[in-house]
Amino acid sequence: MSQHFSIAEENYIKIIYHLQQTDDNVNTNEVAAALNTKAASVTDMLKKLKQKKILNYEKYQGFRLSEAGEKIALAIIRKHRLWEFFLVEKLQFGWDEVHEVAEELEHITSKKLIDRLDVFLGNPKFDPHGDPIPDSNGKLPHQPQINLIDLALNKLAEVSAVGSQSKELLDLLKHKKIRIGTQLEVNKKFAFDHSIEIKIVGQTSFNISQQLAQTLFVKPLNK
Amino acid sequence: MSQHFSIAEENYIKIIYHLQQTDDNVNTNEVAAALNTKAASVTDMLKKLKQKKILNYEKYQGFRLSEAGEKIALAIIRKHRLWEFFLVEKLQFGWDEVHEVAEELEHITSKKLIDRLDVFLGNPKFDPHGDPIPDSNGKLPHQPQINLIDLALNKLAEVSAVGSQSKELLDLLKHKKIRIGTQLEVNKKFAFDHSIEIKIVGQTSFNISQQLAQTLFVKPLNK
DNA sequence: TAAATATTTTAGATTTGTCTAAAATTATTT
DNA sequence: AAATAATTTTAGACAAATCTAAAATATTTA
Ligand SMILES: [Mn+2]
Ligand SMILES: [Mn+2]
Ligand SMILES: [Mn+2]
Ligand SMILES: [Mn+2]
Repeated sequence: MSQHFSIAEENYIKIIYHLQQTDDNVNTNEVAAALNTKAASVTDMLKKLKQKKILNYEKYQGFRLSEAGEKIALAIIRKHRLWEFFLVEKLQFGWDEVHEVAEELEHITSKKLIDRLDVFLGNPKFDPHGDPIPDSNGKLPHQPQINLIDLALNKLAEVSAVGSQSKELLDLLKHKKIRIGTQLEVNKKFAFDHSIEIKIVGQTSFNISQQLAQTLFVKPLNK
Repeated sequence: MSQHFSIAEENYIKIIYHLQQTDDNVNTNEVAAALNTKAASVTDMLKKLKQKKILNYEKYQGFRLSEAGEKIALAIIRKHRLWEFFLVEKLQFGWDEVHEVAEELEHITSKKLIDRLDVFLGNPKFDPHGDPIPDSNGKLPHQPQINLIDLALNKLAEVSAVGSQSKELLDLLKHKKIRIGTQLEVNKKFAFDHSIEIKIVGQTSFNISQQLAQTLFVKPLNK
C-alpha cells in the first residue's frame, strides 16, 4: 500500500518540513545548506519527490510538501523525538548527545515498534528539548509558549523548551539549575545589554544574558 | 580510527560469520542464498571485503572472515541480540516478530547506545531465542547445551535455546507450555517414529515429535 | 580421463544518490 | 532598463550495490 522511502528521501522530507514552518516557500539553497550537500543534488531530489507526489514544486518557484508529504514528515519526527525521549529517560543520555543517534533511529521502519515504544515511555507529549511529539496519527500537541525575552515582568512561567541542543547550553543550564519544567519569573529587564534578572521559585534572583533568554521558551502560568 | 561499514557490507559480514560456524569454508552460493541475492553480487562484495582486510579470500577457493572481520561480526550480532531482548522484554513483542526489526536496529552505529542499552537491560547473556549475546569486547558466554534428542533418559535438563524462530514453533511451544528455562526430562524414546516422551517438572508426561525435539536445545542440570 | 555438470567470476548494464562545471533563470543594483 | 549578482537547473560524471548473460574454473560422473 503505502510507498517506501529511502533514508536519503526521508532526510529531505524532514528538513523541508522544518524549513517550511518558518519560511513561506522553501528554496534549494536552504535545503542544501541544512543537509550539507549541493544545490544540484537538491534539485535532483526535488524532481523525484515531486514525481512521488510528496512535494509541490515548480522549477525556479520554490516548493512545499504536499499533504501526503507532511504526514510522512510527521511520522519521521515522531520517531526522532520518541527515541530522543527514550535515550534521555531510559538510557541516561545527556540532552546534547541524543540528536545524532536519533537521526539514525528515526529511519527504522516498524510502525509497531514505535507505537509500542510510545506506550512503554508513557506516551510523552514533549521530547527532552521541549519539542512536541506527534501522536500516531500525526497530530501535534499544542504548547502555547513564548520566548523568555517576551515574558511580562513578574509573571510566573514554566520553562517549556530550548532553542538549541548544544553541550554549551546544557552546561550553562545545569550550572544555573534551569531545566524544562523550572518555574520562574522576570524581575527586571536591562536596556543597556538586554540582559534580564530572573527569579526561580524558591531561589534568589540572578542575571542572564540576552542570548540565553532568547534561547529559552516558557509557558506563562495562569496566576 | 576504525573503518566504517555500509549496511550492505555489515549484512555480508554477519552472514559469513554465521555460515563459517558450521562450514569449514564458506562459498559464494551459500551467501547468495542466505542474502537473497545473486552469486555475481556476492563475488563483487567479496573483493571489496578482501581489500578492506575483513576477509581471507582467494578466488575459486572459498573464504572466511579475518580476525578483524570476526570482531565486526560479533559487534553486529551483539546489537542484534540486545535489541531482540529489548523488544521482547520491554516492548512485549513475540519471539517470532523481533528478527526483522532487529535486522534494521543492528546497523545503528552508536557504541555508547548499545553499551547503555546493555546496562538498561541488566546485561542479559542470552537473547529471546536462547542465543548468546557477545559482551562489549566481543566475547561470547559459553552455554554447554545439547540437542534435546540427544539428552539421556531421566536426566533433568533445562530448555536453553530454540533452533527456529517461526511463529509456528512459538505457537506449538506456547500450547505445550514449553519456554526457555523450562525444566524437563526424557522418559522414553520411540524407535518407530523417533518421537520422545518428556515430562516437564510438575506436569504429566506427553509425547513430542522428532522434529520438535531436534529444534530444542537443553542444558543438562547436575543432579 | 574425458564429458557433463555445477560453481564462480567477469563483462557490461542499471539504479540511487552524489558531485562539478556550465547554462538558464530570477533578483538586485546602478 | 541594462548590467551585475545570486540562485537554480542541466549536463555529464562517478561510486556503491545490484542484476543478467557469458566465460572461466572446479567438481562429479561415466
Ligand atoms: Mn536522519
Ligand atoms: Mn529534540
Ligand atoms: Mn541487517
Ligand atoms: Mn535471536
